[in-house]
Amino acid sequence: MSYHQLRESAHVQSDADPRSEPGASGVEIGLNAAIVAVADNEPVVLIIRNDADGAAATDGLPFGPFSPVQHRTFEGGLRAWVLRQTGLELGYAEQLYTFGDRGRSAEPGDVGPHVVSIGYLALTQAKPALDVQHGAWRSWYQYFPWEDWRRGRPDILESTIEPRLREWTSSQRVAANGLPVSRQERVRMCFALDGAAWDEEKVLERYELLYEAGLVEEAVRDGRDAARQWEERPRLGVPMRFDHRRILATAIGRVRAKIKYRPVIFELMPDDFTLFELQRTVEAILGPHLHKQNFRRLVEGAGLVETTGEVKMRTGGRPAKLYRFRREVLLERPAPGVRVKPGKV
Amino acid sequence: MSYHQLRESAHVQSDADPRSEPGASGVEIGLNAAIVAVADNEPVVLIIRNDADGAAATDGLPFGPFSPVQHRTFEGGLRAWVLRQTGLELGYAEQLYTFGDRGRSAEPGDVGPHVVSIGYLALTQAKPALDVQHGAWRSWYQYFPWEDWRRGRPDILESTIEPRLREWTSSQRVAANGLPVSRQERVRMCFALDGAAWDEEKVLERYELLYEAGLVEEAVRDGRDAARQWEERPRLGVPMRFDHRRILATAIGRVRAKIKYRPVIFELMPDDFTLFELQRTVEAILGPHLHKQNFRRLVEGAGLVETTGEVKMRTGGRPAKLYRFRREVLLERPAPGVRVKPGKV
DNA sequence: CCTACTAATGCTCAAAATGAGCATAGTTGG
DNA sequence: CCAACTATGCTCATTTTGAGCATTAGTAGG
Repeated sequence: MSYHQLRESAHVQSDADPRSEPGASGVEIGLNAAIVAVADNEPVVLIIRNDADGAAATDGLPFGPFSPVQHRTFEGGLRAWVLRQTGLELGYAEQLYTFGDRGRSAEPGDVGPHVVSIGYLALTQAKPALDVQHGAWRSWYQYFPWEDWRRGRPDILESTIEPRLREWTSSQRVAANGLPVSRQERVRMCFALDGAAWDEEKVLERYELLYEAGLVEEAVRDGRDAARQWEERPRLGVPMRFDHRRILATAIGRVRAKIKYRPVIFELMPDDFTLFELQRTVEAILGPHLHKQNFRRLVEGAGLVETTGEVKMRTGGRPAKLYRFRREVLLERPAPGVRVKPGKV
Repeated sequence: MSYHQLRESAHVQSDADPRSEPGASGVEIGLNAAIVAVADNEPVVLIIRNDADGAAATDGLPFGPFSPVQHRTFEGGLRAWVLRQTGLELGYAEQLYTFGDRGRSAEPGDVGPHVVSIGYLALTQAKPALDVQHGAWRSWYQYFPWEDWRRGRPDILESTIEPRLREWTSSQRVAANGLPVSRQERVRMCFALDGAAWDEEKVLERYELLYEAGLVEEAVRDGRDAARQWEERPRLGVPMRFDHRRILATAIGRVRAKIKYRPVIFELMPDDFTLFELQRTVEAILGPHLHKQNFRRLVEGAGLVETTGEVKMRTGGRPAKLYRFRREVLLERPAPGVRVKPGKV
């Protein structure tokens, strides 16, 4: 008995045959990859520039269709076309989220086939030369400048984002008892206003808030914000095609969360590295500066690394010991990761 | 310009038009829900029994097709058909994972339409009476008896699972240098052999290991293990339809992880509760016993709850204060949760 | 060669969080 | 009224953090 037949016999499941509902079938599956690396202490993501169009050039993530006939698994399909398109052999890859909201196409009333996109996160070492035609590594902070706290609180928050958001929140009626959380509270939490703490993992929540407030270009493009008419609309970060910036936001949030409880940071490192290089990489991902001595204590104490015996000269000071990732740690501890908290320099 | 047209113009993306590959289109999307509650200190999940077939009755999760025409979002579609099928208004729901492996249909060589299923986790309060025809709340430990550590290490581990797994690992060549992690190491980690610590979040990993080892009925059914012929094949947990047990395993792992950093446990509680009832609920989810006084200190100290002023009598001892969830905590702390570690009773 | 400078590395210390257990307080059932 | 039983309060040793001082070993410039 096939899946199909089984489904029919399970009449409890659904009071309408899916195939009789228009559009229930015929959905296309697209795979999107946020391929992340760290180059020169800058977190970068592989971007495909769609400049075949000329004027309408926009940045986007690599994507490809999923063909269930050719590939048994999503991940298999993903690896195959990423290799074909970019020459990159993906190491670590994990599924992020499946995006299916109507409106993905940016065209209201679009009647084309519905596309469901499955976002993936891949981590790799930075390969400077890439044999992809229109692709390039670009810092992810180009798309999310407000997420870069490595040189302290980004100016864009105070200069642009906060005033605009306060304006947006104040346009909501005050006594919103029915709502679970008011605009004001959401803004306060996400953007750490009024003394609240900045949570570097809430990347997606912040992006979606800016989208709702009509402060990112995608919101205007998608027609969410057609009513408003601010003369000088600030351009908050570089926009991306479709909902790729949302996928990237999900990816950043996921990496930031994950390095704290899984040793995925080493996917981004060369085989040998100094502890300070490791720290710089973690900081590139997370944002804030870490306390150097404590970082070292943490990483060594958790048994994540071992010395190679070599040292790296020309550090600008005393030579630094080289370390390598201890893969065995995966067998020793249930959840090894870089459990860091921001500290003084 | 529609998504479709854009995709064509982005010829970099794909060197083959997806529509020319057979099967690239026409995929069906199914939504699966693991709807979880806690009733009488037992974690339960809403099960649909497919007994229209008669003999081939099997437990399954509620599922329904996703129609992009009727519903704008997956979650909207999910809530709609869950309400129709079960009369249940879902509160908390989150996407788990999208499963698309071929072989879902359990029929090798099946040429029916490919089905991609998006798993969801929903948390709700236990509602004893449910107006669903063939549905029922069943303890999730029926499907995963080895996950129930509330009365110490489950016997089934020592009596059945460990010997079978050791047999399975020993059938692998020893010097497996090429492999990232050997069978033996994976088994040791997942099932806490030889003194390794039990990680209650690795529910999915354990299930998949048992599947690979051919120790769960689904593996036999799917033809993964056709070669083997053990006379007395142990039945490890109650099997489920399709890959629903995998989805449920994902759900359990997710809840177990999530209650530690988000206050989702309160989705499972009535409005007012005693701290010990809260503790029992956490224990039902996580497995091991917690230290009562420290649990209380943790929950109160984190500001997760506040007293209602009422007390609950007839506890069998001193009356217990009633508490309620402090929703404001969401606005105060970035990641409030029940950060528990197992302790003595 | 000597000195200044820069990082890497080693070590200390107070504060906070954690794990465990003892002690006391109210009810319920005889 | 006593015994049993659970709720709740509190203490204490141990670990884990957060922060900073001190020392070491190179490089660059005279």
